[in-house]
Amino acid sequence: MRISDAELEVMETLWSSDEPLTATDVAERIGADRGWSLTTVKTMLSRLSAKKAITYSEEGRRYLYSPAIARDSYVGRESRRFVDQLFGGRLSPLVARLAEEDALTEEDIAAIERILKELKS
Amino acid sequence: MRISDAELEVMETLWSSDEPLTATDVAERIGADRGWSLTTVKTMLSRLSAKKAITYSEEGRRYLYSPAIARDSYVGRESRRFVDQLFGGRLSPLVARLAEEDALTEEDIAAIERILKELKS
DNA sequence: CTGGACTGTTTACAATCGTAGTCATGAAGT
DNA sequence: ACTTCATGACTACGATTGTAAACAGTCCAG
Repeated sequence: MRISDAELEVMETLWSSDEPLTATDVAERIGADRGWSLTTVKTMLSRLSAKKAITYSEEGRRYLYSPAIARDSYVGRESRRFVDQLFGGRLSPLVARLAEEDALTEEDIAAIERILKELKS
Repeated sequence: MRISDAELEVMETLWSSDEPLTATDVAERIGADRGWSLTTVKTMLSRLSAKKAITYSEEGRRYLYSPAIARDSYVGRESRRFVDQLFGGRLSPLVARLAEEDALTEEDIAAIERILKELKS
């Protein structure tokens, strides 16, 4: 279902690795900046597992975790939910809002235009 | 700080009214579709009040609630947070994702292009 | 004046979240 | 064989969330 902020951090770690990771692996990659204890990471992995967001295969003593859902599809769902919730399903008001706050860089704008151009063909 | 989903519902009601509303007013406008009891609405109003997201003026017995933050600024903050969290602060990947899911209508696309064109001038 | 009707306040309670300690168990070194 | 270390499982605990009942004070209708 819903993945919490802290859980998302773990998901990102798993998504960014092409190989399954052990709890310790994840902790090493995250713990650095987040300052989480190994146990905290394990809790996240358990909860994500319970939510079917990740799977694991047992390798002897330990588990090798990997994402059960693709980042793209998760991000797609959340994006849809976000624009539905705050912008009535339309993306343009979001663009307008960010534009007004100067949150768009030149490259970003150019990239968006390319995507839209592509779309219309 | 953070406004929860249920609380947001109440905020939307207040934002959409040009006049301050009483708890009962809000309940009437929301209760319909959400099926909330009056007490639930009151709880939301209290919590939002504690979070300084709304204010009230006492009108005799009851309170007249109004938003303490503008929708635009709230939506701006959340949007920034969202693209930061899932797209590294760039909007184009979000556009790409929604485009891939056919979540963009013709008008929406046209509107976005207008906004971007405006931006470059 | 007395009993509703209304209003905000307090309390409740299960679920989720962030963060982490403890425990049991098995592996591995000595 | 015994100690040590690593690992998943269980437990903890305060904060937030969703949802709401109970309560206390006040105002209006008899």
